[in-house]
Amino acid sequence: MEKETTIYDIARLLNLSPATVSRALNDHPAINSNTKQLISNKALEMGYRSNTFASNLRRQQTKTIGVIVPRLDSSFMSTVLSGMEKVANEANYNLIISQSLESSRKEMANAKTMFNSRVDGLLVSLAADTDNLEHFSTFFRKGIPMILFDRVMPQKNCTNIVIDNLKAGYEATAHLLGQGCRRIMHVTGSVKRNVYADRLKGYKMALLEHGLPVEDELIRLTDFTRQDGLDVADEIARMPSPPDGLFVASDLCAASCMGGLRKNGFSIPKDIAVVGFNDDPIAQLVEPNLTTIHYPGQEMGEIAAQSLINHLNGLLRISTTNTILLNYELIVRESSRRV
Amino acid sequence: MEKETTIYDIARLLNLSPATVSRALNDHPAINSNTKQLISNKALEMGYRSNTFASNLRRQQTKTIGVIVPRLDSSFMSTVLSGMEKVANEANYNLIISQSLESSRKEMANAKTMFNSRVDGLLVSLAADTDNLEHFSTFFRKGIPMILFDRVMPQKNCTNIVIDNLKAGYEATAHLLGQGCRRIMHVTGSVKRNVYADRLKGYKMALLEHGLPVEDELIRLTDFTRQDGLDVADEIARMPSPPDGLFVASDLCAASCMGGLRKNGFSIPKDIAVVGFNDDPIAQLVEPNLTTIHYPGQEMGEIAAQSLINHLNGLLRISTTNTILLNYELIVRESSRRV
DNA sequence: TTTTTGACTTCAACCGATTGCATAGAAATG
DNA sequence: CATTTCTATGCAATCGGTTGAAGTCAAAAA
Repeated sequence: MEKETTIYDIARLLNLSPATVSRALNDHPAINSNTKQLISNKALEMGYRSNTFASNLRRQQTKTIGVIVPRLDSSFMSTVLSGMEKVANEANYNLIISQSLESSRKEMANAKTMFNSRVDGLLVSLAADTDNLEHFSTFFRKGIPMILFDRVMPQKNCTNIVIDNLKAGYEATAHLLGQGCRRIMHVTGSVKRNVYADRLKGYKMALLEHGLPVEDELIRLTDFTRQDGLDVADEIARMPSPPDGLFVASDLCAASCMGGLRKNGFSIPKDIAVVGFNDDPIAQLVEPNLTTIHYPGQEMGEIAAQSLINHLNGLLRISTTNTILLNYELIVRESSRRV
Repeated sequence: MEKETTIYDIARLLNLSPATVSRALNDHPAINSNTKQLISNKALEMGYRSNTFASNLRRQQTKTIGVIVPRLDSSFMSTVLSGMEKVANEANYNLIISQSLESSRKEMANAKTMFNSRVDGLLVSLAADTDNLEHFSTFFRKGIPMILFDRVMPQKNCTNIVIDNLKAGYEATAHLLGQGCRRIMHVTGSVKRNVYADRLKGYKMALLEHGLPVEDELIRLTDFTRQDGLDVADEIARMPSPPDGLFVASDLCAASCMGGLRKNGFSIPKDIAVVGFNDDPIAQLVEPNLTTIHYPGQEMGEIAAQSLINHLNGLLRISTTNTILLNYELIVRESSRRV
């Protein structure tokens, strides 16, 4: 196990001071360019690598961004993370990623860990049952910037990155109405979360606008598990007047529900037209292909990370831009095409 | 923005030396338990948090594990990462995650970044076109432990964590044979990768054992994209004597291929029985449900991380255990059930 | 020739925690 | 009472890079 080269080693060999070496390596303007060349050559030759810890200790920054997400093992989230990783990597930041597993308590623990590892900033998508941001107050007090994405909550000095879920919910529902559906069921998640609450609002708005009643019986709160999808299908099969349209705020659940419906003898989209949400790969793999809202995961990740980094570099004050809205797209496939 | 409390602050307030405070906070046996109590109370009261950088600088360790995976946005990989995150988190390690996007070149760049951020150890699943471990030699030279998982390559002093892909490939094929299939096609990925090469071997072995010929025409090398699946389906449809069994080494691709086959008028499993690999959520969402090999992702992640951490703590020398084999399970569902 | 200026470099004090070695004081032993 | 043995704590160096202030030296200006 060889020992590390330090700027002291380089300095000694070149008869210079460590200070000069440090400045040269950081491309400080006060250093002669010949000296810089000399030093960086030597550094390369000796396999020098900067000690981040010494540097961070002195500079009082960590070059680390904390990410807290509900789950890692979802197609959407891994796309988002993929985008964040790309941007962070390019900007020389590290990502510390942790999952709350949809539990507010775990989210608090994660926040604490992040705080202790002194992240420069935070990117968070909230757990299902989080109903306040109290556990992030330590960050606010210390002036550590935080950006919420997807599962957000209004908060002073804290940018939200989202799509217009209300409008998307509205469009999804309106599309079903446009296909001739007149009795549309909506399967949603925890309405504590903006994403589901807004989609629900959009759903209601579309109904009202078309002069249709909003029936509680047609709104189901679930956890979007596979089983939930099957249960909903069974329920539908038992209903005296089953819906002719189904808007599920998650592709995975929509897919399992379609399976259940088919087992119960429903034909899709003839008997019941289905729309999902997210445009997970699954949407194009199930039969019939699932109509859904395309959600720009990669882009959301990139923008979240980039905004935070810009803020950290003083290029953009987060507090001024308070909400970034990304575009979504309704993608119509066979599961809802009737005309 | 308040300033941080340090052990010096605590020491001053309690009329003790920083050394004592440091030892107390680390539960050093030489410190009187009353003193410890006193100090930890004060630390809590003052909102003290240890400065990892100072500590790491002094201790010469980073408490960081580097993870390089082909892609983040796959269901299997996010399950693996989820397991790693859990274990690392509990052991107070941080994860730096990066993706090679299946490119050997990007993998090299990632390795370099990891090296520069001085990870204590490395968890790697190789890119599709990586054919040697030269780019990790810097780690080997420095004695930084590395564990390969899933996409592995034999290497001295480097534990591999895998399932027995050969046996799994054999079983998948044997299962199809058991269902009466006599002409089985195999769709695989880059045979540079052990996982695909071994499954292919298992496939061949099963055929030979049942006295069936191995026909090149029935072996397809793909990238497992959705389009690849559709292409294979079209090809099958054009074949004069199409296969009656299909073993695809990826669920996603198997699913899209099933869709393509159905469009081409094939009935599954009657005309052609299908087996996938991985037990992605998709397997239970497509119609008919996909027979597949259940791959213990979460467990693989946990074991990989735990082994590395054990090694780092000196609890277990990696070099002694060279391969860890995890159990897989053939899960029979409708896509292949004929009897 | 003397002074000023500017371009580089160096000095030395940090950043905060850790740890081998020394030591004070108390308790035990002779 | 003197000496040894512990226990608990302190001293001071160390990890490696950064940075404000001070110094050097040669060229330019007075």
